[in-house]
Amino acid sequence: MTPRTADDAAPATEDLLRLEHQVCFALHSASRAFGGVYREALRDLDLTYPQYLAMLTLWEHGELPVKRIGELLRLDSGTLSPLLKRLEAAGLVQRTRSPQDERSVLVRLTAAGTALRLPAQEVPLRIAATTGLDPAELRVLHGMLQRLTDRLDVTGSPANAK
Amino acid sequence: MTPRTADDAAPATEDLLRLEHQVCFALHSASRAFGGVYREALRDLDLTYPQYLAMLTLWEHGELPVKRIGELLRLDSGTLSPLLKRLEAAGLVQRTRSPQDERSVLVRLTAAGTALRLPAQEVPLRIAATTGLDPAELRVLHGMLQRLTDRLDVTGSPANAK
DNA sequence: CACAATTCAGTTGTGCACAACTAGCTAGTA
DNA sequence: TACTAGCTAGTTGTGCACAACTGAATTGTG
Repeated sequence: MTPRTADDAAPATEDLLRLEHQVCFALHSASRAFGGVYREALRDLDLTYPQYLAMLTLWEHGELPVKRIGELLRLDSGTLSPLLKRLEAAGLVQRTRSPQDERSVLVRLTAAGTALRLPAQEVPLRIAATTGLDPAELRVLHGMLQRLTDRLDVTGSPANAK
Repeated sequence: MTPRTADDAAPATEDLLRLEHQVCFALHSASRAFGGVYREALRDLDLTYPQYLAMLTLWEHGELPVKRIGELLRLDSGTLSPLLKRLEAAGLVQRTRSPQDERSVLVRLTAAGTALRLPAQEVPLRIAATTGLDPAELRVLHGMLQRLTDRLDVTGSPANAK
């Protein structure tokens, strides 16, 4: 390691390694920074960003089993169970065991949860207002991140050999 | 919502809003996916990714006050204090109050902490091996994320008016 | 000098993320 | 039928992130 030779190829490798670590750090930072912006925008709704994501999936799909929400958000029950219990405690959702399959718990919106959709539509407007990002660049970024994530959690968890 | 009018401008706005939220989610997912890859790569070193970041700053800069580490990693004392205490408990760093300014706590590497740098140099190699990402794309991604973060935490926390 | 404002690290409380595990249910099989 | 294997949600424990606060040390100002 630390090849101080007169060669040129080796330092290029070192730069690549530094770059990987910088990208991961940048990702980490950007994610937290975005979290801060959403925290602000969601304050009135009394939702955290992950709770908002769960509400979005329910607003879009209607009643869903916990399993499916987990697939859509890439979260496991260890994260979702308490999160959904908090949403239930806030009166936004209702959880009932499925009659067809008692293992499954169906989550559906209450009236209050459904009603929250209207004020929630202001959230992306606020985000757009405080960030003012370039749509074209966002599109590129989105594509890169999706490809990155796909590659990372395929290679990262080889237990998915089915 | 869902403007089914024959107009074109309104749907474009709606697409932008959807895009913002998708980018944020993609960021969130990518960050967690990268976290999983690092978790694997750091298992042998008994470090979490944030602990690894703290060690990187110390390997690079030597002795640092907690304040400076927080600036470099964009973390506050509420996160850093327990993290550094865990690194101290693991015997990797030593914390001492600065004689010049008793408010400040200086963090420096122990022999074990310094020695860990050698095996840690394998970490980026492993990351590179499991991800196999395109350097050019990484460079673009890095630039976009940095600009994004800069814009987000300027606008997100206006308390930095100095 | 005195005293008010600021700085720095730490603590507390809440919530997310994830690993490891438990408990109940379902389905497939001997 | 009984038994096993796998699925689903939930629980426990650890660690990060952040807001709000505390307490000690320092700095600035009258």
